[in-house]
Amino acid sequence: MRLLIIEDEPGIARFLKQGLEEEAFAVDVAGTGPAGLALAQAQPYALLLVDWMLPGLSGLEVCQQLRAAHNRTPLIFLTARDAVADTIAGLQAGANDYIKKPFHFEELLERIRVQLRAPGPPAAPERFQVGPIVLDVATHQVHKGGEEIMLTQKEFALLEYLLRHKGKVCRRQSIIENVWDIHFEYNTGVIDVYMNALRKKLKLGKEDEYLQTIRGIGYAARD
Amino acid sequence: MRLLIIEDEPGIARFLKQGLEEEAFAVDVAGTGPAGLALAQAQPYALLLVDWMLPGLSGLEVCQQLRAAHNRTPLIFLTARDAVADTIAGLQAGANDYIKKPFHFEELLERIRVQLRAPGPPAAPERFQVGPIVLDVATHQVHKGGEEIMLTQKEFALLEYLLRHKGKVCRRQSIIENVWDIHFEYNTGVIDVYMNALRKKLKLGKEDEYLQTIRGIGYAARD
DNA sequence: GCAATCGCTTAAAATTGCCTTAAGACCACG
DNA sequence: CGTGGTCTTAAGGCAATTTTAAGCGATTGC
Repeated sequence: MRLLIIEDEPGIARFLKQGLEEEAFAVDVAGTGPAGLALAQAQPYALLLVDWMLPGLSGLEVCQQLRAAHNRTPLIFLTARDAVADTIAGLQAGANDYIKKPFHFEELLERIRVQLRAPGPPAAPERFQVGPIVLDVATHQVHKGGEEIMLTQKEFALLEYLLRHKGKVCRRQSIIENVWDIHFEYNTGVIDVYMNALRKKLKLGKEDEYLQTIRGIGYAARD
Repeated sequence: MRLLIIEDEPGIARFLKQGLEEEAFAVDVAGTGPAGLALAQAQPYALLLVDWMLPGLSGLEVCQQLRAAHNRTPLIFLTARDAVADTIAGLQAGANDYIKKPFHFEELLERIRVQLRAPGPPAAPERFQVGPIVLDVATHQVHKGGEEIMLTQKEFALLEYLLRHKGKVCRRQSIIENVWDIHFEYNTGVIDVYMNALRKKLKLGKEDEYLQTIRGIGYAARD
């Protein structure tokens, strides 16, 4: 899921980007209206987060131009508290929702999810499972059987990635890019170290095949 | 007591929010039907105030969907229509009461109080516990064993937040937003200082695991 | 069967993030 | 206007996490 944030305040943009990436979104950021518009038209996004006040083009204008070009990407406005009256104009221009700053991050997430699942299938619970292993994204917990397993951030991220692609083979390259955010060259053995840690903590013996090694390719989570 | 207002007119929403907050309610506001529905399903509210006319989903549809999902939260409609037929439909859909706009704020308050004390939950005492630690929201007291522990406002709020989510991992982000009401960026060390104060006052040694640190994520209250 | 490659395991270095303390800012109260 | 308490900021020390590195065992291809 790729999102685009059009927001000129670097602090807020960074905050949003980081938070959303932790929720497994791929996030691009544009700092001005024209830059954002160009990006939004250049490639397909699942959703746009647009600040109301922007240098170059206002958020409203960005929205209008997109809709005029028959771009129907869901769009949520981020608007300052006292500008709420304006947002009616925004909704008329084809925005799907708006949220007042300051807002709770969870509320934003909730609204994003609403937009993303409206056209598609209903509510995906953020919970993954393979065999006796259950991973809960919201509370950042992992259980095997009834027992809770304490994992570090990276361990959790790696397991989450494998479980999100259960049944599929994850190539080392993809894992490094998505879990470690390393996009060029990979010659380290980090993945191996972490797979080892995961298997140890989850007490997976050689006969357990929930986390399989695909030699020469990568790894796969399988029931 | 947390209420949710689903109302698209910003002026009315602000008016209600402010008035109710002065009455010591915690108030969330959603501006559209879908956003409100999502919020209402995402967390438990003591009561919902729902406008009849909403963008996205009508108040009636929100109500129907909630009840269909076995959500029994008391719900009061705010309706501008004097057409009695509509409100009957609302009550049949599972609403608990309705009030016609314009209304006197005192009247609304009175109806809210009726709903909150009358039916379903007979005054559930707001009380949370982890191990030997008991927190009473109503009297603002905390005990460990039989001994009363004096906490400051923020200490209490932090402990309350953790206990309300007992068993779950609370991210620093969520804590900062919900306890401190700080949005965008949380690079302060306030949480650490307060966790330290809490543990000290509650005399939790290293071996006590009621308030655990989840490194890189946040904290969790656990039995 | 042998060499080469790949993955597993362990240990230690580098880094990050939390704990703790102290001091200043702020506020309510006398 | 001072006092006491609460809240926030900042910094050093320390411990857990993350990364790097290297030796060993297993698997593959010839």
